Amino acid sequence: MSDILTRLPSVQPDAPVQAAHDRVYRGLRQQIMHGELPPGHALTLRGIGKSFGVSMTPAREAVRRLSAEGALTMSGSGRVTTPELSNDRIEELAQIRALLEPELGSRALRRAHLALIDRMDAINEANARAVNRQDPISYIRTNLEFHRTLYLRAQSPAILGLLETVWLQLGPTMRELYTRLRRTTPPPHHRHILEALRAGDDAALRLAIRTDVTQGLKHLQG
Amino acid sequence: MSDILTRLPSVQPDAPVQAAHDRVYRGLRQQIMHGELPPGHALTLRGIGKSFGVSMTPAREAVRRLSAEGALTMSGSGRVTTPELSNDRIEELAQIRALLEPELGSRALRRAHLALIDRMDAINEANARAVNRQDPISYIRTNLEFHRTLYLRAQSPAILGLLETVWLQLGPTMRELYTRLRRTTPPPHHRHILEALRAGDDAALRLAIRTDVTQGLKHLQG
DNA sequence: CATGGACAACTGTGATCACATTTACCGCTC
DNA sequence: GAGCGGTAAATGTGATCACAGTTGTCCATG
Repeated sequence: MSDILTRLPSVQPDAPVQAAHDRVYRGLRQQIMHGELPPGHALTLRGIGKSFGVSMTPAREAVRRLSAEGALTMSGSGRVTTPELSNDRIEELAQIRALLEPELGSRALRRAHLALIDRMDAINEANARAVNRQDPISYIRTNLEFHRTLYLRAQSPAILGLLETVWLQLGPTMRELYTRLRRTTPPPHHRHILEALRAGDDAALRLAIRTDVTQGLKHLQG
Repeated sequence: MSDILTRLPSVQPDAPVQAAHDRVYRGLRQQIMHGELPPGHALTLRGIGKSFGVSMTPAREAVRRLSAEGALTMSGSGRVTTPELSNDRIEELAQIRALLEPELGSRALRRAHLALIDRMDAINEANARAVNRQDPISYIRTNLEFHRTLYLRAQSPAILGLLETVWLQLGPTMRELYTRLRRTTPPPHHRHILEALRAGDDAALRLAIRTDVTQGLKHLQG
């Protein structure tokens, strides 16, 4: 069972023996997904190894795994950087989110209960505070947590896993966006999502999620 | 034997020397996606290395990359096998295909021309011959090639890349299916796809693709 | 014949090293 | 000051090795 969970690092009930390459993988993955690294940021195997206290070998495996997921880009000579996405690619990734996330939301709706909605509400408030604080990293983290909290209820690990690789690819770009244009208002459609959840309205939920996703990423293009 | 070949990579100036780990990755990936390996098939790093004429290091990187894409499963002790999918996971992967593939088809439709449709027709006939020959591997290969030929025209590498990881995960399972129940008729909806393409009918194309995908995978559950 | 345990072979992990290539830096020339 | 060349540092790659954990086998015991 833990073999499947390795693809969903957000869920780890048991922590038997964290292999070195797995520690490195998780650490880098979080940095990238939460937007702690700008696009085009260069990484080196020896540097990664040093910062995690391991040799090149586990660093290489973590990098290989992350680049397989699109979280890192490898140049022809093997140099590794965070991805700099073209407009076309951003549009594609937004389209994937727009296809997968309403489906996950719909699946979660049938299993959603009040405690879940309350938890999402709390995360959403933390998200609003991050906006006021002008803190891009906290903003991205709480925003993703808001969505993931809902989608976990869908009990669809394969779809969620695929979606998380999309989030990964967008991490550095989202950081750039949210540091460039300093937002002053929290994402407006989160409220619609919560309302649709409370009302148990499937169609409204799908629309709210889709709008939230596409609206948030529309500003990325330029 | 291979020592001499690997020691003279610069003799071929035009051909970019593909790294050893990449050769291994491509080789294994094709075996898995085309259904040459049954579900649960065990692989070892030393065995992979030996069969590709390299050491454990490139084999490990290729395996790491493939398991990151879901093409291989790693047990807690690091043992690596081809995945044995549960019914729930098959249903999820089918759903992902049903969401992504009609979108790719629709995007390709605007760019499709007659030569493309003729090529797909030829591939489809090869597919029918594979059915008559009772050749599961050729069947899977031509079936994927039929779809990929269309989707390549969508000019959407991110979506297609994600879709290919889904195909990868289904490879061994599809092999099992098509060897168990020996089909005698080619996939009926390929004809509908071709007709919709010729007519330029977007809605019909989306429906035909979605039906083809879900029909093909419906038999997998059991 | 079934069961259990000890031993040997096997397997993944991570460190280290040599090597080829790429990148960066510094000084020189025009 | 800008462009350029050459050397040194940095970097990825792949092989090899020691080690620990796992798996499989085979024989003794009941």
